[in-house]
Amino acid sequence: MLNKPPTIKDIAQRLHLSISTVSRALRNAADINPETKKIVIELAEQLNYQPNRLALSLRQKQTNTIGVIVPNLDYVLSTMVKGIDEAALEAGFTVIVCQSNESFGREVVNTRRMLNSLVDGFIISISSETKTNEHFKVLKERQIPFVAFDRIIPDLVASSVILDNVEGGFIATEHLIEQGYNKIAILAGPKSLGISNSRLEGYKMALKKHSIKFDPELVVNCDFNQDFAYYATEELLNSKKRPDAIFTISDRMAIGAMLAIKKRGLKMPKDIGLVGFNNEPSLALFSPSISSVEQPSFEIGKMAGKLFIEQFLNNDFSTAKEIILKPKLYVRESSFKMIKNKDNFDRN
Amino acid sequence: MLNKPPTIKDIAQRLHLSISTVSRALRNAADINPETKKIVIELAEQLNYQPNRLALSLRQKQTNTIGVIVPNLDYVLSTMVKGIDEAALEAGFTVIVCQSNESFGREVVNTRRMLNSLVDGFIISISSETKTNEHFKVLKERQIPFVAFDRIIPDLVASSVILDNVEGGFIATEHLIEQGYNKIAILAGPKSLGISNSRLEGYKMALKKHSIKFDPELVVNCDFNQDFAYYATEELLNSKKRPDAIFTISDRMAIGAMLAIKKRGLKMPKDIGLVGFNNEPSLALFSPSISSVEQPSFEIGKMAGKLFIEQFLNNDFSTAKEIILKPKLYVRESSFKMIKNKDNFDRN
DNA sequence: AATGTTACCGGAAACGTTACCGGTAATACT
DNA sequence: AGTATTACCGGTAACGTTTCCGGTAACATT
Repeated sequence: MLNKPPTIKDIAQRLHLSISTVSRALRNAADINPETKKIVIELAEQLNYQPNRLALSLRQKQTNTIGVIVPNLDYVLSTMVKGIDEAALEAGFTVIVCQSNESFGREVVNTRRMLNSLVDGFIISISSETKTNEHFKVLKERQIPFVAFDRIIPDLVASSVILDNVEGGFIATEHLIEQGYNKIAILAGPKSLGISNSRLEGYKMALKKHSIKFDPELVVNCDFNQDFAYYATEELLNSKKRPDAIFTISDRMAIGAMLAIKKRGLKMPKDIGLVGFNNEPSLALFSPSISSVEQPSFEIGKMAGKLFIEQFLNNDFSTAKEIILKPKLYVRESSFKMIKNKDNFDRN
Repeated sequence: MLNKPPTIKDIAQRLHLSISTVSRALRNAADINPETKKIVIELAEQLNYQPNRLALSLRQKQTNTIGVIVPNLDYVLSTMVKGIDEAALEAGFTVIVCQSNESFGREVVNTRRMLNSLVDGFIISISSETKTNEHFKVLKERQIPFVAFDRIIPDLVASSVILDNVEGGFIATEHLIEQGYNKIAILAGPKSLGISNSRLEGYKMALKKHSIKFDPELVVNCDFNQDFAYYATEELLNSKKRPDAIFTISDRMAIGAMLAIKKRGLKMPKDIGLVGFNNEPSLALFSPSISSVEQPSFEIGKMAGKLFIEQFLNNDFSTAKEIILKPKLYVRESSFKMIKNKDNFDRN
């Protein structure tokens, strides 16, 4: 028995009513006899009627769906997506998630695909390959609401929710300086990414504030990748300018660095300091436990969701609101030589 | 300038052709003059025409979209989703992901919502709260293809791709036995979940094979949760029947157990052995590094995707194929006292 | 009694697309 | 010359829904 899902038409036929009457009865519209309304609703429930969302969306040109495009689903991003989810749920939206897998091509394809009437708008964190913004300009032209989060879109004015990455780079670096380190290397991400540059900028600011000369040789641009970080660290440790501390702009990279440091037989924090970024839960459990800059991932996601919905409901696609949230440093064994600011110390 | 996306109609008007001709030209259909085809395609490209997927799906009652419902997006599941993604991409399908957040209610809502013509079928891993299968029976009745993966649906015959969880429990336990442990506790997950019971069963089998009496007091059913595991372990260590090894059916739980063990001042593997499940990357980096059972997550996802597509294309909703993949044990310091089977030892 | 008001309902268009059917002209075959 | 065949195209229904417009009773008002 092949049970085709019942339509409004089926209900109409069985009750000898017109389609439009049934339609009116089903949403709480005016112009309907309470009694007919009642029997329609009864039959609908009995048949387990569910409106066809395709037809609905096609008709009213709204899908009540937000397309979320992320480069991957690592710890930070999946937490952010949870935040988006929550905001969407509260507003009656559905979220559909696509991973670009850090590939520019798939990002473009996903955007285009969803754009073809599957979603009302987008919440996006771009891939690390993405250097142009052509595929997003279309959104602006067509007045489709979208919000950038986590990583913002280069050279495009758009609403966004991000971490204060400069601050993040700053507090990590300043912490290392205050702990007595002064040859601090930074494993920055790919040069094309804004977050890399912002964190690097914060790093520079901290150096400047403490009158430490910036040395380009202590900056390594490499992929967000544990292995890359491992080799980069090995190279740093072998170089003449051997750093006495390393700040990595992701935890994965911090782990790579840690492995290289351990292999080299160096001790943290005595011989070398280490601070990561993102504060993934496992960092606290390594030995030594690794300091890291935490971003309020869930909140960032939730804010992005709320911002999107606000923009959508107000039909306001022009003003670009930018929300910047603050990071928080968790100091742990890998960088803790002396108490200067014990409030930050993570006792867990 | 509000640029409404161009439709097939716009193209038809501008070229003084009929809608149907344009439609034929745009898909590679027969019955079309190559020249008209050419000019249509040219204009379409110029206008950046993209077919409206809503209308398309509504018409041909196909969405070319797979709905994936997962309880969360932790390491294992997000890897599995990547696998599904890949299989889908190869077959020209789009994947949309919804998290149920381990909530039965949201699982039901998500299923229903997507069912209303948004997807052609489902690939599902159920939430830990899910005890009934009513919301999935509908799928069977309506002949909607779906594949269960990771965690299967209770009391419902359906195609599925899962790990051999019995084997997983078995190899972990047997390994501990071979290492000389004989009072082995198991932190099993919630009783309602099949994977918990299967792994427990494997645990029992290993005990039986090695003539160790099964002791129900060494079985703790608790949530998939680091904190729960922490307290459960504390309790175990305080009890009279103090175990000399613990097998946890997830890595998160293993971490909780590790913390409790460390706090107690016990040393692994000397005083107590520990084996987790899932082989999350960070486990190798703890000290001691933690042994764990790995599941081929990506492959499980990819197989699930392929199975779905096969089922879909063959219109074969009746036969339920079951694919079971094998786990692999990674032995690390937390459980390695002597060399018995050094092939498994993870040198990383 | 004629008119106005109200309450309720049905018809039909519209959303964008495909699928089927039929038609016309040109060409090929007897 | 007459008939088949082919190549190409347009019209229209259909998918399931909402929405606008108009219509018809019943009732109230003048």
